[in-house]
Amino acid sequence: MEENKDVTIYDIAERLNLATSTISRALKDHPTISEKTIKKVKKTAEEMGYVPNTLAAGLRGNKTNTIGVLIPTVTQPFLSSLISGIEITAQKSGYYVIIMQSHDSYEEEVSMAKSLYSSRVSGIICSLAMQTRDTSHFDQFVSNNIPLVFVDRVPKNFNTFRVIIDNYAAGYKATKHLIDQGCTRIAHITAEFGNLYNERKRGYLDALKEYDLPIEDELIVNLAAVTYEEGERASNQLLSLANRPDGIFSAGDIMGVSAVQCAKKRGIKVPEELAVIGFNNDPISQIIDPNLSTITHPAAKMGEMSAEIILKNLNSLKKDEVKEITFLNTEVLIRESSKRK
Amino acid sequence: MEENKDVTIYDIAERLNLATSTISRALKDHPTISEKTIKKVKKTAEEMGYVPNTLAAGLRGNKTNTIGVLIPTVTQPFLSSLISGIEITAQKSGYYVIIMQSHDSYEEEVSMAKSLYSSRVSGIICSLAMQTRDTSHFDQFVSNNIPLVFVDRVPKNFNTFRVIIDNYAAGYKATKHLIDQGCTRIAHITAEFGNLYNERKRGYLDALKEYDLPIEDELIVNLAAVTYEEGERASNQLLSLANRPDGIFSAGDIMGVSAVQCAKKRGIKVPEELAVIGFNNDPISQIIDPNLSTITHPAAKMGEMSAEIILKNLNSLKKDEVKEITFLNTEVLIRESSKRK
DNA sequence: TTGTAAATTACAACCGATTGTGTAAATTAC
DNA sequence: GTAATTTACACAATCGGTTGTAATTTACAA
Repeated sequence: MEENKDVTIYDIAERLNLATSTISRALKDHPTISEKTIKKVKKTAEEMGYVPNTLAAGLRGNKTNTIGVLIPTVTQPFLSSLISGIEITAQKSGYYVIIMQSHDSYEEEVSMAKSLYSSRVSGIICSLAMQTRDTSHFDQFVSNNIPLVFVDRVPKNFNTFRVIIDNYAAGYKATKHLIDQGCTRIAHITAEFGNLYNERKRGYLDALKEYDLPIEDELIVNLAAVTYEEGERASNQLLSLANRPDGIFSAGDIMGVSAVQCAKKRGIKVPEELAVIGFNNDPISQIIDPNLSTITHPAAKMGEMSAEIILKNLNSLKKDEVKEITFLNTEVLIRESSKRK
Repeated sequence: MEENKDVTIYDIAERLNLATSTISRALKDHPTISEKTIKKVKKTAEEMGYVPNTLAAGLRGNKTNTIGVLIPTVTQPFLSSLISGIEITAQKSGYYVIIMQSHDSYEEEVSMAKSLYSSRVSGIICSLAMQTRDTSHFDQFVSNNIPLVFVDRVPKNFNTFRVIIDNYAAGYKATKHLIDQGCTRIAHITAEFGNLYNERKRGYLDALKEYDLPIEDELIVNLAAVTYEEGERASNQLLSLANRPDGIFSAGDIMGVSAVQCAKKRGIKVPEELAVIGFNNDPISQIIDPNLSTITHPAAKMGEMSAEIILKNLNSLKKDEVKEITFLNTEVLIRESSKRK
C-alpha cells in the first residue's frame, strides 16, 4: 500500500537540481531569485502537487499566521457575527482563525489561553467569560509581544487593545429614548456580572436622575444568566408589581423579547402601556411582534477592527506601550415596541 | 530589553542534567521513566514556565490535534450550533478546532481546503458551499488518510463519512402534517440549489401524490438565496395567487417566518386560513407570533457525531474502506402556525 | 582580456519536540 | 560472584521550511 508521502521542497530541489533554499525563496518571489527560476520552480511545484507545510514554517519562524479567538460561545448572534468579521478580515491577509469557546467558564478560559499560546498564535482576540475576574492568564501574550485584543467584554485594569462600545452612553440613550416617549416609571433588566452590564445600568440610572424619575430597587432585576427563561422570570416579576413600570430597558434583546411576550400574555399593550427597548439588535428583535426597539451593536465591525489591530501590530508591538481603546458607535433603533409618538 | 525567550525542553534538560528525550518522555508519563524523575521534571517545567510548542510536536509527528471545520458561514443558527457541538466534543479529547468560512463560494472553499491541508489538520469536517459542484479539492484528504466528514450539505458521489438527516423523510413528514391539518392546496418555498433542498422537495411531492393533492408549478417557488427578503418575495408571490394556497411548507425557518408575517400583513389568518411549517427550528421560529411549526434539525448533535467520527478514525483509516453514513432523527415540531385541530 | 560589481544559487545551521536504538547501572537469579 | 535481566536514561536522527552567509557565475566596463 503506497502511502502518499507529501511532496516537500527537497523533492522539488532534487528534481530541478537546485538547493532547497532556492526553492523556498522562489516560491515566495524572493527578489534574489531570477524570474526564470521562479517560474520553473512554481511550475514544477504545481506539477508535483506540492503543498507547503505550515507547521515547519511556523516552527522555524515562531509564528503561524493564525489568530486565536477565545469567546464564551459561538451560538450567540452577536458573537457569531463578531467571528465572521474577524475571519473575513484575517482571511484577506492570509491569516487563519482558530476558535475556542470558554462557555463562560474561568477555568476553561485559562486552559484555552494556554492552548492558544502553546500553538503559537500570531495574535489573540478575546471576549471574557462571565466568570473571569483575574486575567493573569493573558500576561504571557503581553510579555511575549503577541498582540492581544479584548472585545466587548473587556477587563478593566489591563493594558491591552480594547474594542468596545460605550455601554454607558448606550444605556443612557436607551433610557432617554423611553423617557422621550413619555415613560415615567422605567424598569431595567440586566445581568449581575461584568462591567459591561454595570455601565449600561449606570447610563440608565443617570438618565433617570437627570429627569427626576424614580429609581427603585424593585424596578431593577439582576439575572444570573442571559437566557429567555430568566428574562421571562424577570418580566413576570416586573409586570406583577403593584406599581407596574410603563417602560422596560433590557440590557439584552433576549430579555427584551421575553418582556414583550410576557406583556402580550398579560394583555398589557406594547408600546401603549409598556414601552420596551432591548440591546444588540439580534435577529429575533425584528421578528417579534411588535418589533423590538433596540441598541445596535456593531458586531461584525468590531470583529474587523479587532483583526485589523492584530494585523497592524504583528511586528511592531512593544511591551510597555500604551494600547489604545477603540470605541464604536451604537445607535438607538426605534421600532414598534417603544414608538408611542 | 529582555526578550522573553520561550522555555524549551532543552532548558529543562540542562537545568536537571538530563537528556531532552527524558524530559519529553517524563512530561507525558512514559513508562520507561521513573516516578522520581517524572515528578522532578514536571515540577521544574512548572517552575520554569514551560509551555510545549505544538508546532514542533506537530511537525515531528505530522499531526496536529486540530480539526478543521469548513462551512459556509458561522452566523446561521444551525451552523453555529454545529460548530458548538464539534468544538465541545473535540475539546474533550484535547483537540482544537480551526474554522473557515467559505461564504458559499466554490473558489473560497477550494482555497480553504488547501489551507487546512497545509496546516496539517488531523481531520476535517465540511458542509459544502452552495456553489460547489465538484469536490475534487477534498481528494487530498482521502488519499492521505485524513478523516473527512461531510455534514448536512454533503456531496452525492464521494466515498466519505456523512452525517445527515433524512431530508426526504423530513419533507414528507412536514407536508403530511399540513395535510393532516386539513390543507388541500400546499405550496413549497425552497432554494434552487443543492441536493438537500431537492430531497425535501421530493418528500413534499410524494406526500402530495399520495394524497392526490394538486402539484402545480405556481405553488413551488425556488429562491436564489435563503434570506428573509427572498422569503418575503416568495410569500407575497404565493399569497397573491388567484387560487391561493392554504398551506405552506418552507424549506427553512427564515422563509417560514416571512410567510407568516406576509400573511399577517395581508390579513390572512394563520393557521386558520394558512397553515405554515418551516424547517430547522431556528430561534426565530419560537419568537414569531404565532409560533412557527417546524422540523427539528439536530445541529449540535450532528456536530458531536461528526467530531466523534473524526476522533474514532484518526489512526485506523483505510483509503478504500466504505465510509458509513450517519442519519440523525428529525421531528415535526407542531406549534401554533399550523395547529388547526 | 582582465577586473569588479551584480546577480544567482548553494551550504548548513536552526526552530523544538519525538522516538528508535544503544548503553550503563541496578537488580535478580543461580 | 558472575551471568542474565531489567531499569533508567542518553544519543542522535528526524520532521520541512527558513535564512544568514559564502560561493559561484554572469555581466559589463576598462
